[in-house]
Amino acid sequence: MLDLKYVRDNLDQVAQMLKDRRMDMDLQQFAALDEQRRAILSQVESLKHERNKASEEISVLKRERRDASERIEQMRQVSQKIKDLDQDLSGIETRFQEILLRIPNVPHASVPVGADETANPVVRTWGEPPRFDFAPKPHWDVGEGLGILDFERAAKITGARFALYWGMGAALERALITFMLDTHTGHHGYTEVLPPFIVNSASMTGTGQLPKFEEDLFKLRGFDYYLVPTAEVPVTNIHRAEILEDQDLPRYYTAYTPCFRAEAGSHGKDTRGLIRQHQFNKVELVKFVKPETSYDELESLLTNAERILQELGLHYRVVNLCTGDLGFSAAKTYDIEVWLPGQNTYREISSCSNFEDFQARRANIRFRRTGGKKTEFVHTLNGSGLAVGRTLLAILENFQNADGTVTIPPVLRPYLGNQDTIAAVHR
RNA sequence: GGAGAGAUGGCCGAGUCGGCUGAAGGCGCUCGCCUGCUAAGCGAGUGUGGGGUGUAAAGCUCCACCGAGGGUUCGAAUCCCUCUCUCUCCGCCA
Repeated sequence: MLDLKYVRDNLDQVAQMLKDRRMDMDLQQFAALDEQRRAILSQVESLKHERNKASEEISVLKRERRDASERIEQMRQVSQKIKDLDQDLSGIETRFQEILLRIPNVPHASVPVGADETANPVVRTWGEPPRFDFAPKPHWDVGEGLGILDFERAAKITGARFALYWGMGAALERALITFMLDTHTGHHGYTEVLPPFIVNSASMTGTGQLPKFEEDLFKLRGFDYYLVPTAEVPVTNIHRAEILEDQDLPRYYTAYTPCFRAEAGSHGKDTRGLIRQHQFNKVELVKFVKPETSYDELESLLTNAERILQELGLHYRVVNLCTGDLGFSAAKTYDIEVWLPGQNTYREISSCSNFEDFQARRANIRFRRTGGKKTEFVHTLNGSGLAVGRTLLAILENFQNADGTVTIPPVLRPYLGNQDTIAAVHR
């Protein structure tokens, strides 16, 4: 959520921002409601002031055993008026908040203006694509050939866009989760947390999934509960409605969770393989920092995520998302895209964002500087470190051998009984 | 799932028959005084959000907030209803 005063005083800039993001919103209604809201507010507040004073008078009259019925009768009317105005106000307030909650974040100055992902500049590239003396297969062929990925049975158990992992497939997924968490806690200073995988609507609103993106979520029938679409939601909301102390910042958290996404509007896209699932595993990095450090913190968060790919030996590039591709809550986002030789393309494997105070304002996460009187909103950041399923498929595609086996990256071998290869097993 | 108890400021804790209670008292914290050091002592201060005023900060002023929402009333932390959460006992259970 943007600062109300900022929007009020910079309507033109906000309108331009919406244009840059290729969004269309009616800000006139916002301005009108804002004006109405303040007009009624000052009216109702002066009436309440009157009521408070009369209340004191009445109490004095009563104590002195004098007649207060005339004053009470007057106040009966004032009270009714207050009630009516309060009702008007809450109606306006609701509509006003609804609009404010649907205005996206303002992109940082370093974010290029552009229409879509084709306008995302490449920031850097790491490593080289592997060379093959045979035609590399897509991971679904590799995985099914090895008997470690089973999409048919997953469809039977649940439906489309779910996966069943067997044997070394399941073990590799688990090894990746542990390796990622160990790296972030052991080398990057993050504290591991294991949050609930189900959250309420207040948490979803805090990080920006609600109210705008309800159709992307799985909601539990009969509850105000949703399955988490990313660990960002429960982990960022750890500090919702809290005031942190200066020395509490920065805070770095890492969490493994499964992620559940309805993938509304993506029918026909990435229907094969592990790329786009309703359920996938992810290790997330979340930071709470002071405003003046948040862009440095974004760079280091990105570096932390990149290290996983570097240690695994996977070639990737980093892109800076342009205004048309930037997420709703983000001020700036870097995507890390891993090379997939089986599909001859780069695919997103991590998204690292600085939300500045956008989420903090929604979730009311503040801090107080030492000796300071005023509270300020923290800046929140998060990034995948990494998407586990996509990492697994990248390994299958990049380290496949001509005989159909897959070589296990050395850093993962200690987690897999020091095995160096995944060989085929009949299922 | 059944029965009961509770939710007040950073913490503990009081609020009688609804009426100067934003909220006693204590602890903590901040500043000042005192003091070989430490401790103790003395004095003052110590919530959040919003509106108005102010170039801004400060200040001044008004409104709201005693788990959340609604109701009764001239007036609610105090009465009523609904919900949420916490605790105790019983049952069930990974």
